[in-house]
Amino acid sequence: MSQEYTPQSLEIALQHAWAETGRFAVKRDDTREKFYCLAMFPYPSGKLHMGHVRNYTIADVIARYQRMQGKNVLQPMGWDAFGLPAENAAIQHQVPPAQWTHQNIADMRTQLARLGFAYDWDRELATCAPEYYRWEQWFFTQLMQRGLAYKKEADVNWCENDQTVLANEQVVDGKCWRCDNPVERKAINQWFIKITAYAQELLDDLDKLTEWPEQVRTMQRNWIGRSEGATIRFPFAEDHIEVYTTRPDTLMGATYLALAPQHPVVQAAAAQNPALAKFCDEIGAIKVAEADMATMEKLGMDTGLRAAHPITGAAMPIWVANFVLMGYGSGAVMSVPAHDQRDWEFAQKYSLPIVQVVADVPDHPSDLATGAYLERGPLMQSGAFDGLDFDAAFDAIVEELERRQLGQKSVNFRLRDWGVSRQRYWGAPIPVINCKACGAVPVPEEQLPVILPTDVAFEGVGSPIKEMPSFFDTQCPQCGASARRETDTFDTFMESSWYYARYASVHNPHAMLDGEADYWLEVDQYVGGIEHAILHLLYARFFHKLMRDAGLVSSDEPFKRLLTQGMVLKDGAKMSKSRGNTVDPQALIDRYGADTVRLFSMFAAPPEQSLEWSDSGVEGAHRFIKRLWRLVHDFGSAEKLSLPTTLTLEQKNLRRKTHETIAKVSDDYGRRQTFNTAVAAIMELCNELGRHPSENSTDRAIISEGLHAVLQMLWPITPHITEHLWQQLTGQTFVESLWPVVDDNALDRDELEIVVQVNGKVRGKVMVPASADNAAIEALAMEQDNVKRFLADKTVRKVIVVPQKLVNIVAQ
RNA sequence: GCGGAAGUGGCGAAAUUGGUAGACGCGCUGGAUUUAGGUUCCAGUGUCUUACGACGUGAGAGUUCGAGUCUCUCCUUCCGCACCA
Repeated sequence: MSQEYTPQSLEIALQHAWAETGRFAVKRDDTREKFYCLAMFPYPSGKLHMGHVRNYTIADVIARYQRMQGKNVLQPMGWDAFGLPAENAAIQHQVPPAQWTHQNIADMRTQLARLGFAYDWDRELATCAPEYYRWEQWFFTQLMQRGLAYKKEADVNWCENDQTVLANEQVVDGKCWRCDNPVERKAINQWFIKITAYAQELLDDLDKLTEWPEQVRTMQRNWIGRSEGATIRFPFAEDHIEVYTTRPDTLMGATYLALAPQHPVVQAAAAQNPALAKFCDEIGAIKVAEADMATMEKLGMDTGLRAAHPITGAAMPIWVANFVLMGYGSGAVMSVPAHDQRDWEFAQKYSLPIVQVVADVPDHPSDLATGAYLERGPLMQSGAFDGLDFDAAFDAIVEELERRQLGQKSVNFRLRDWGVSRQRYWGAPIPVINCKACGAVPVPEEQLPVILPTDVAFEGVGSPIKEMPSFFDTQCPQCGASARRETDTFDTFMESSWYYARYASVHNPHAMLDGEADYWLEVDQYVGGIEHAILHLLYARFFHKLMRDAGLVSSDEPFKRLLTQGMVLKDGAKMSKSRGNTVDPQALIDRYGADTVRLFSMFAAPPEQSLEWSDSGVEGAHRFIKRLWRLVHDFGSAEKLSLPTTLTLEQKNLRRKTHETIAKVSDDYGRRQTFNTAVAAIMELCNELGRHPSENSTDRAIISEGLHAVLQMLWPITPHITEHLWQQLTGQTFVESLWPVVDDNALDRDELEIVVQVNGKVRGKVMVPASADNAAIEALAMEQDNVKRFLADKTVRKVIVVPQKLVNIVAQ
């Protein structure tokens, strides 16, 4: 028997054994409950960092814990393999993106394997593989046919010098990252998916996600941004200008209209008015950080045009204003300066009339000299609507507008349709053929996948497939005329929006998903960073509903329970290459072994909180593991577990500790997901097991019981050493589907320690028989010397007894 | 500006339902083992106080027999959104 703890050889041997026996490969099994545990798959940057280690350890602990509950647990792993870094690397190192990516995947797979995660590697997928993205392309053509994908012009960042589109992160201080040329906005045709058609359902279903952090749900709610109001049409020339407002009750106080510079009415006017055109260009060109936009000075210009008030018919000046957003509502607002702060500032600046139409409410006087009056109150100066309160005024005015066919109630969302076109190379080609006669035609199923050429010369300026006739020259599938293939690729969020489902049917070459997906979904536990709270998690929820409506899955939501893990910090700042405060997990594994690294990352902080890196903390985790090693080795092998009916007090206490710990750790793993406190409790138990004398067979039986439980409870966190020690202790191979069971009899106590307080301050402790009633406990408490001392010159007014816990004597 | 979360020893943290604040670990102090360093083991470790004891969970109030926990006001930090009509 080896006495030396050598994590390297021990761990690698076990990992090989797991791989060879396919220990963690799973298939459908209707006799057991299924559990699908998933961590957000990584971008294959080439090197594992501590954030990955933490993320994947948390998920692995949950997966292994569920295996010990006897469930059929799926835990897959894959690669979010498309994206910009591969293009950057291609330029820097003169290596094609595909090659660079595949090398990184190979490297990271090795690193993950060395951490001993219980993955079903048979289901590994990479999103850059044609077998994967062909289904994404196929699904997109389905969306086109269902009218859920459409094309429209949208702005991109354009570098005139490089003649290329830039991703947001390639724009540095408004300039191109490569040539420092100022970046322009340029409108080009791009593909959109109608997420807005699902806005209401995406909002409503957040209420079903009771096992998601409230913070994430709130963020999504705000992002979707539902508001209720009215659409109002202001007659203008032969037509109308449409506005959206949440305050139709203030309609009679509207004194002018404000339009976005991109609004068609403004654009038409600017064509005839050079001064207006110049002004629009100026305010359109200012591109500042969005945070500064809110505080930016309000600028505007009178277009000279006039619309009519929908009720009074009064002439309404039409202004162009820099704070009106073309992308929200209709790009035009009715301005009510008395009751909207922005309109008030604008009216002040340009001397536009301010008309109060909401009367003051008690305790909230208006002061239109200093700002707008935002309260909801009874109307004034509103003709027939005077005196109506907010709700009545809202309804009456909307009704009047409906009668005149100039408006109606409406709901607006902040959420916009999802632009999925990227003018980049390293992504899934958008499966569309543009024909002069037939327009945008989806690539027929039998021609899929549209394969991204990977043997490309990459010069870094623009996407190589845009210069590759062999890729884009093709025939129209409808009319057969020569046509041009779309050369844009999909946003990489497309791939990550459905990968969780594909793991279930990963080997099926004939369908995107099959019955296996419905067996495994929904994901029971999803683990990932909070930085994905909005985009990835919202897109995946949306995609799931799209797949449901295509009959591919039957559930409404993809992720049942969500755990968002905190960042890994060092010296109080997030670990990052640019800060130079990273810690290389591989170096730690080489020095201490994977179990130590896993144990530290679970012990140092609860999973949702940020984790402060500590070298000495890692040492501490390693010390504990070595102590455990010695504890088991010093004990030797287990005797038969037969306990006599009577135990000494110490023996009873130790047994109770074992079973209390099992109960606590079960709760910590399963319900609370506070793995740090689970580890603390196991450490306490180990301390007591180590202190307990082992003088006779009863002692040994009790210690043995405790050691068995410790190894089983630690297995999810430190699977290697525990499997190894289990063999030492029992002579058997580790049985993973047996979580230790609490013996309620072991929890019984003959005596309880009760805290005695006088006026809320602890003055003593008293041992009482477990059967003692409140009166008996009170009497025992009163007899305490220290209690007597504090009651000497006082009269007892009241005694409060909290069963099992404390007595508080209130005295004066 | 709006929304959310958090503030506890020298440090990471614990206290789950309003009931002994500081479990567990790190660090530190003293001791044992060791030629020495390291390792390992034992004891101690919130502050003040000789002691009895008093004080102590960002600040201040409140509710309660009893508050880290509940309520109100304020301060600080972090996160998200940001002219959304």
